[in-house]
Amino acid sequence: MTTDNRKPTIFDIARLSGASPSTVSAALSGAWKSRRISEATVQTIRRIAGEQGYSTNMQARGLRLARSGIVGMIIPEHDNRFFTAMSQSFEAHARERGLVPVITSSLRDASEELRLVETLIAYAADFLFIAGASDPEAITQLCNAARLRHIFVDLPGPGAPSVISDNYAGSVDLTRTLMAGMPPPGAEARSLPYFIGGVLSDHATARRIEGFRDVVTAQCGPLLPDQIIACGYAPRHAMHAVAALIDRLGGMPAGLYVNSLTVFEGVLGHFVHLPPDAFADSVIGCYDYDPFAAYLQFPVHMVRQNSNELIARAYGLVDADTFAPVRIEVVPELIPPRTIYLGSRGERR
Amino acid sequence: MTTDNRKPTIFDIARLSGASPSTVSAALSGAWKSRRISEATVQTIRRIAGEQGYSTNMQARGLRLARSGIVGMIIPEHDNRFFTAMSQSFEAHARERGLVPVITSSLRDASEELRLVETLIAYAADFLFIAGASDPEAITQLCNAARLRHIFVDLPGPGAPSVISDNYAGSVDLTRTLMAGMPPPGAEARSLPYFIGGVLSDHATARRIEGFRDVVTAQCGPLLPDQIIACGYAPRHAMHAVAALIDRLGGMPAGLYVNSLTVFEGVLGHFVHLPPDAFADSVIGCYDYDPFAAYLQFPVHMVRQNSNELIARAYGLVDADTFAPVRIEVVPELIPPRTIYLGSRGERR
DNA sequence: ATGATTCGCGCAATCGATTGTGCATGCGTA
DNA sequence: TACGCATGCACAATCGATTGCGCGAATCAT
Repeated sequence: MTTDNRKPTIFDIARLSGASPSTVSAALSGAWKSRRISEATVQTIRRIAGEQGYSTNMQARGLRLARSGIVGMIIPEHDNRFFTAMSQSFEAHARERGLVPVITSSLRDASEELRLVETLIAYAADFLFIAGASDPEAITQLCNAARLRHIFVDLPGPGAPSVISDNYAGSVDLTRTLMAGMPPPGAEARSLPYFIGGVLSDHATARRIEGFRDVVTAQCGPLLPDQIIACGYAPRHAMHAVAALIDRLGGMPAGLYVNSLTVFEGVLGHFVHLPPDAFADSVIGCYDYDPFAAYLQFPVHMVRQNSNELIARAYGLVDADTFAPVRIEVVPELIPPRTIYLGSRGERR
Repeated sequence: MTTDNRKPTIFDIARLSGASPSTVSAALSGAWKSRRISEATVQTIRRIAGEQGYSTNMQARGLRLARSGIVGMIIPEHDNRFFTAMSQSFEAHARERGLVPVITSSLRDASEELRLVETLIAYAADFLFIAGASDPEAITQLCNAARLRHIFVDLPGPGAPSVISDNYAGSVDLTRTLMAGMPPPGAEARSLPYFIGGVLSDHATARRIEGFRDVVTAQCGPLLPDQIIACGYAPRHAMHAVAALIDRLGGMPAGLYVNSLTVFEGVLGHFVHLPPDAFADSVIGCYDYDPFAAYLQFPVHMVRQNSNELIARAYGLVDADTFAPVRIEVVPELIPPRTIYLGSRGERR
């Protein structure tokens, strides 16, 4: 141990090894070859550093290099298997590259989101992924001013590369499957499929609604105005919205398309108050996959976004140093009811 | 904008405002009162800083102060509602205190866990929570050497404060409830309750098994050796273990106690291959709560750990600057089947 | 044997913010 | 008038690591 009680620095190691701080730095940072430090010296320094429990002060290094080794990802919330799947992938890729992943949630609050971007700028993050961006333009503006490379995931932004799901295709698949399981819609409103959740202004919701609409209108003519209920993502709102819908219809609709897992949670919050046979004649689908949600009391068709691929493609752009506003779409997969995927937690596949 | 194309620093603001860097620093950091800077000067500096899009370089500040404003939490995995609930709480408390939360997952790998601790030390984290520690002693040793204050959550460690659930009480509750729903155990092994998942060496599993054993032995005598299957937490292992169990018993046991959500995922991975009525005569419980898991095909009794309270108590220790190895236990709550809690996402309650 | 390289390493500046200290003013008071 | 004190701010050191540059010694070439 060094005499004082703080963490050892390169100066301590220099003193103990008889070398100069710059030599220690070179030995420890890996730059020793290009700086022509002899391997013997490097070994000595490494040994002493190990004995002293030395570890690089990343703040000092970051200050000098104007980089931090930190890579950030902002997600709307942690409590959601779609986002956590991305989190695991994001971490795995970061570590593979020797970077430190920092994942943080905005709770879908646009101003909190911007504050997070500013924070990551202040810590000199090397690049930033934003999943489910609330205000992509503002984010791009902030990042550009700070020269922070950033990529949108899940929800696109016009000013930076965006890697998103093919929401239209996924939605068409899901809607078709729902309608295939329903009796041919008749005159009553209950016999129609309903779309619930999300916000109209967000790109994913908009595209999913397009898909829903195209399939439904092809089979039963124009949508009723209340067939699409964009009540946001908050479970509580979804709960009230679905309660109101069921109340209005006098029972469960023949088809229910739930736009996201958080919405589904809210829907379940109402379902628990219904009799067990209430869903017998309904076909239910959810955009996004959760292993437990795949095995509910009633069958649920789910769309599994390829979160691994979304993240992998985004890292691909980083590796290629491509930050022009391209848009990449990844096809999601329709999952039959009662299918359990054992998570490839953090594994890249 | 400043002439060059990098982020403005206090020197840029100083030049533009005619003040000195130290004055700018004081004005911007809030120390201006004690440094007797006139309010007019502060206003000017603030205005210019705003116009220039200035933001503090946290690496420089951190280097100088030997603090970073970062607070870390290590969790085993993101893909788990118990841990993500803690994540949301952890973030909320951190932001309330003006700190930057960094949550990262170890994938239950002890060496990765230690590497994460070292990383957080290198970035001068202000304190660290470790949830579900694999090797608490080694963590404490590292942290002590670096003078990093740390607290164990969920799984305790001997060398630092630990805030954990009262696993014994929760387990007793769950086991009692399971057995209350089962017919009185008879001679066949199938009529007994089984415990699956977790690792024997981890404190939570051990305590839960104690609770399970005490309740079961009180009602039907000593446990059979294979009544406890500590197959780890990996879903895939759990899947095989439960398949083997059902195979051995010639059907579902009368009671199944699933130790954690990841284990439950594995169990479901096998259940999907069973006929729908296979669970009709079984009572199933899971230690930990997930809203979707609460509404499966069969009723599930769940134990909801009070993750908000766990985190709140841990922050309480931080606020009180208490880092002696105390142990705090928080009582979990038994949740009846088909109960949906709409998440208080990130809200402190 | 001597000049030219190459080796191996140290010196000192630098990154951006914080902070102990000191230096002019301006004001009040005796 | 002159001394004392508060006010408002600037100077310069500091945190720990990186890096351009330079210098002495060893090796090589001629």
